[in-house]
This record gives sequence, C-alpha cells and structure tokens, in this order.
Amino acid sequence: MLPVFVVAGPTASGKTGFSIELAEKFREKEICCEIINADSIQLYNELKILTAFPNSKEMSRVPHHLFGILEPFEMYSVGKWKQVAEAKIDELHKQGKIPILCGGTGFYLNSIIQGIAKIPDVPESYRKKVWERFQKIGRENFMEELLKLDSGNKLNPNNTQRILRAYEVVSFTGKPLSYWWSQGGKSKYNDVKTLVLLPPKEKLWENILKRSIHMVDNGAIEEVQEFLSRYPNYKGPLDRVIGFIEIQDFLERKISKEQLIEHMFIQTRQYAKRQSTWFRNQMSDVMFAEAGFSDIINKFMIFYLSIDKKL
RNA sequence: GCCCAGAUAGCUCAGUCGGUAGAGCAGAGGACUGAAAAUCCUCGUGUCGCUGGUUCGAUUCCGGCUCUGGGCA
Repeated sequence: MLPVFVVAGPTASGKTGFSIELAEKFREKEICCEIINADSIQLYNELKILTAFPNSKEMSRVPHHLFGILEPFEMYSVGKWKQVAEAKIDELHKQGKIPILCGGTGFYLNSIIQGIAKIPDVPESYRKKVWERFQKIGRENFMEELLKLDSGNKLNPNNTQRILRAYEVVSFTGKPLSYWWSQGGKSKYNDVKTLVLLPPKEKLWENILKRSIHMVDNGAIEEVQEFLSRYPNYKGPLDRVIGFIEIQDFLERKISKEQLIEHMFIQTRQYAKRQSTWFRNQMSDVMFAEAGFSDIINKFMIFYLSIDKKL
C-alpha cells in the first residue's frame, strides 16, 4: 500500500516550493510523486496572483492536480473536495505514484487524514430557504427553533454559519448533526505522512509582508479590475480571498495603496495564526518543521522512509 | 512672536464635576464534522507629556516648560 504525503503549513510558509522539491528528491530515487491541491481557494480558476497560485514554471516541474477546477460562482465544500481528492489519490496509487496533498486548508486535510462523517447533501435551494428564514425571523427565534429540533446543540448563537448548517441538516434530514457525526466516517488511508511547515513568527511575518507588497506591485490590482470587468458587482465565494474587497476599496479610492498593503498584511497574519492553531491542535501524528528545505526533506525521508525498502 | 486646541494602552480616541482609567483597531490564546483565506469565543496596569503649586489626595484644578496641529502676524 502506497502512502499519502501531506504538506501543510500556514500561508506563506513555502508549501508550494517545498512540495515540488520533495517530489523531485523522490524522483531521484525512482519514486514518482504528484501534487494534489488542498487549498480551498486555489481550487478556483481566477485571481491567480492574489491567491498565490503556483506559476506555470512550478507546475511544469511536477504534475499538479485540482488546481483551478472551479468557476467563480461555484460553491464548494469539504465533502466535495474530499470526494475528488480521494478519486485522484486512488488513481495515482493505481499508477504506482505517491500523492502529495499540499495546501493550507486544515479542515480539508483532516477529512482525508482522519475522515469525516457522511451526511446527506442538502440542496442549494433548501439552504437558501433556511437562510431566508433566518433573515425573516431573526437570530433569536431561529436559535429557538433550532434548539427545538436539536436540543443537544451547544452552538454559540452568534456563529451564523454553524447555526445555519445545524438547522439545515436537522430540518432536511430529520436527524441532528450529532447523530450523523456519531455514525463515524473513518479515513480510508492508513499510511498518511503529514508534515507541517511552521516557520518562526518573525520569518513568517516577513514573508507575508513581502508577498503582500509583491502582489499589489505585480498585477493583483489589475487582476481584480479585469475580473470585475467580466463579472460586474461580483458576489460569490471569491469574496473571501484576502485583498479582494480591499483592492476594490482602493480602486474606489476609499483607501490608499499603503493602507491596502497594510490591510492585506494584517489579514494574512491573522489567517496564518488561525491555520497554525488548527495544525497544532486539530491534527495528529504530524511532523513539524522549521528549518530550511533540504534539511527538512532529508529528515522527512529518514523519519518516514521505510518506503525506500518497501519499494 | 501672539492666540486657540491637543498631549491618556503599540495606533485612533473616550473619560475622570479631584479618590490613579476604558472603547475600537492591532496583539495574544482558543474553538472548529460539507461557506474553512470562512465563522465564532476569551484576554485591557498604562510614569494619563514634563515640572512646580493648591489639596489629606492631582491624570483631572492653577502656573511654567516641551512637543504637535490650526489660526493671526
């Protein structure tokens, strides 16, 4: 049974470059690795500068999968990603290749590493109705209704996304989330090797600042402008991309270029922190690494590579 | 040079009719089962510009000084 490699880490920790070097290092040993995207936003085929999409040079060094597979209005979810990612993993395994899951979306990664409960799909139209009900009756009444249907629910009423989800599931399927969770949903892979790149904070902040400046000085603004010319008044899943809203503010002269960079710097820092918290506390059996690439790669190989002998 | 307004948390500012002070942002920590670059929770001691005076007690009132805006020359 071939392993699954996972390369995780906060944004700007160098995952992309690392994964490529790792794959090339294995190639020297006649082991073929290919990269599968585990970043919820690099799934989209837009805003490639702002989302730090791997460039064509990088993509030509090692085969990349599940990058840019979505259109800007397509809604996605862990469940959907898990399905296509597993299909891709299995396909690579059949070809005798090792998949490297690379990305910063810890929630997605854990759905492969630890598994996730199987819950029936709630149709988009139904979700919309739930949202409208929430809007109509207000948070308090909505929460009251939710608790009637799902008395064990301990969600904070302010957590809109979660209470909507809980309501959706219990009212659509007739069973609360806790029921579905208790049904299990184990990982189908038993040999996952996870590496988390976790640079010291100062180093990470430096990378983030450099990258924010580089993005706005090298086309991110024009990219957003061009995107908006194709999708005027866009509202959709890409709204959450850090810098997307701020660049629009800049284009409308609400903020200066310096403020734009500052906002992007701050938000990216906060995002990186949330990611690090996840990696530290929600993932298990991981190897954390801080040092330079070649050093980590060697350690990774020594640490996990009994495969050398297996193959 | 004169007049006016400021000077309080890393930043922007509120406040104390005299009993040593609190918001937002930033920051720190945390949660996370199909929106996850999302969403949510917790955390606030700082010579209240400096220096005299009045007072039992001054960041608060009074004087002087320094600095920063703005105005008049």
